Amino acid sequence: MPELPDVEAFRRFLNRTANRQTIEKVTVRDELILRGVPARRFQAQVKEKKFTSTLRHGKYIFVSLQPVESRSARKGFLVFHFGMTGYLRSFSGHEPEPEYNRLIFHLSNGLSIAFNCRRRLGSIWYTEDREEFIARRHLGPDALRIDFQDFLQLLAIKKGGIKCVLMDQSILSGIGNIYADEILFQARLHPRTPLTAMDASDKKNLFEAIHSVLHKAAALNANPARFPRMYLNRHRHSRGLCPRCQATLTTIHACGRTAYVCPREQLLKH
DNA sequence: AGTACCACCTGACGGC
DNA sequence: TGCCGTCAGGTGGTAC
Repeated sequence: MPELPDVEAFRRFLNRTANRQTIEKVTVRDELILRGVPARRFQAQVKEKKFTSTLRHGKYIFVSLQPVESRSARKGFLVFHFGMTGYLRSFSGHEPEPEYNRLIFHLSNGLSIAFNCRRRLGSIWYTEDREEFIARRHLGPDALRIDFQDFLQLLAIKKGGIKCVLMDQSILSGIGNIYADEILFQARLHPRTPLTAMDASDKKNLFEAIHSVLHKAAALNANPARFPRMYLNRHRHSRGLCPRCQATLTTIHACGRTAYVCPREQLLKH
């Protein structure tokens, strides 16, 4: 699930439920999510700190943490990455808990925030230097915060197939397989189109598709049921039809992932 | 440099 | 019913 629009929805969810709250206790059900950091150390790093603001960079969320009591405690950031199956839920402790809650933050308002991750590919970190974290993970600029001129500069240093470029988090941060397909469909570009074959209007269309698709999906809380009928996503399954021309969608492999394309409108340029 | 492939993980689904 | 292969919206490393 979690690409940029989904992660943006999680960020807003955190703002609604956890803003200004203090982390009173952290339950670590699955230490694997902490990627080598012992549960004790992680708990010590975040306990008795207050959620202040949130910032999303690509598919990552950074939550600012402020120490509440101790003068010696440091400011820092909780970092969430959701892998393929991660999401956040709040609960108050009375209802039965869902399966696969890997980590639970117990807050001062009585709510608990669970990091649920069936496939355990998601991660949670604590860092005191957000920019260093972003640099160390080689994350490019956020896909929704880049302007057209900078976007053209990024494309200028690459040569490969466009879908690979869109999904490369070190170039542009936030786009995964599903939204790459949607963006390329809206821009009427074949996933394997080499950057060298794209003219100025292709690049303009692509930039506009990135913005319109990601903005729209985020505004709809990344809920595909609410996506426009003209979106590929609603038809992205075997035997699905192109919502514009009704051709049967085909699948190809590009950049190691399955891509859905309209065989009539997304033609390969060389 | 660009792409494919595997590993990390777990579960769903279809075929036999 | 049960077993098996395949696939799934994440990333990172390696190998052509």
